[in-house]
Amino acid sequence: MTPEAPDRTITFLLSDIARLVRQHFAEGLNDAGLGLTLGEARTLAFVRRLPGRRQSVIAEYLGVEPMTLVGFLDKLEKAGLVVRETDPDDRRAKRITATPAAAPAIARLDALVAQIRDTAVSGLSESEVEQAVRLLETLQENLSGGADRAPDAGEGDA
Amino acid sequence: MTPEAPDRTITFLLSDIARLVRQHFAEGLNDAGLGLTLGEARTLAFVRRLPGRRQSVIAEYLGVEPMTLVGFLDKLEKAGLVVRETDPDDRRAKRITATPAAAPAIARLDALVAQIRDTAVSGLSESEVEQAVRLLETLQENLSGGADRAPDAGEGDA
DNA sequence: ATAGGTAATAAGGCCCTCTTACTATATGAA
DNA sequence: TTCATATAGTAAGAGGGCCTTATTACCTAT
Repeated sequence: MTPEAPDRTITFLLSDIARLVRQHFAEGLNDAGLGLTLGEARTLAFVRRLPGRRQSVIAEYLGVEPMTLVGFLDKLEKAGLVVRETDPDDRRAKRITATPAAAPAIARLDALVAQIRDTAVSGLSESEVEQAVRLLETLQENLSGGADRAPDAGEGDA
Repeated sequence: MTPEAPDRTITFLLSDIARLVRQHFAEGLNDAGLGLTLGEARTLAFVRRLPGRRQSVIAEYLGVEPMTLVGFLDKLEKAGLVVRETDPDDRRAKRITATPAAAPAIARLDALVAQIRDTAVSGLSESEVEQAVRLLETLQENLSGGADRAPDAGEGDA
């Protein structure tokens, strides 16, 4: 469509795509009537998979500051989708769990995530998709490692 | 082997990476003392490549609403990096050009973009990088193509 | 108990992006 | 010419994602 194609560097490409993903997400979450935002959805997705984690752990995993997570959890908790429970071993800490009431939301969320993925990778073969995921994981590791945070080891690639 | 690895779907992966890119960018732009944000940088990069375009064209290319672009251009213009010139053929329209004064900023910007890319793709071979770009372009097209927004076919609750 | 660290949080701020008006200007009738 | 309508850019306002800097509770070791 564009006879002229400025700057298709991977750098800008990535932020372009991100904007698109966010747009699809916002729209989908809206349609689904979940009342969730992307950040909240990501949080819920994590909690569902790894229940009972501390906020600091979740924040680190999500790659955001603890304070950023607080807002997401406030919203999720208010919506009755997760609970914060004081860790008996450390009263400062709270362990986060998804409530049973979150199940439908999670299901819709999964569907939405899958739908967006399907849209994104349409036309690609299974193996291409896998390769894409692998590449993206590499990019992610490269960008997160070294500078900001380096959560768990992963593997030693430098 | 990471016993715990929540949701590595391509969907979340993309937004993860986006955040990382933005962080690197913000940091780099800061270090460079450019006083530019990512959005402004993307705008400048476009203008440099395709000078004299109308705002509507730039906005469409960047995938943002015209109003979003206005803010970026305001900032760039105030910084003396671009100028808005009324199109003699259509006094409503304005054509955007980078000023000579923008050259150093652009050079630094290029360097930063390249640096982020190098960080992101470190450990990948040339061909892998090329493939990554191709894959990302496909994702981008899939996500933007068909509908910049939702098709909303028939629904129209508006 | 006391200093120092840590988990979550309150407050405040920047950036990205959109929607909804509104102002000029352009264009095609009437 | 004059009017209706469409288009280019913009002002105003809002929601979301993130962050930094304190604060408050609580843990730990001295």
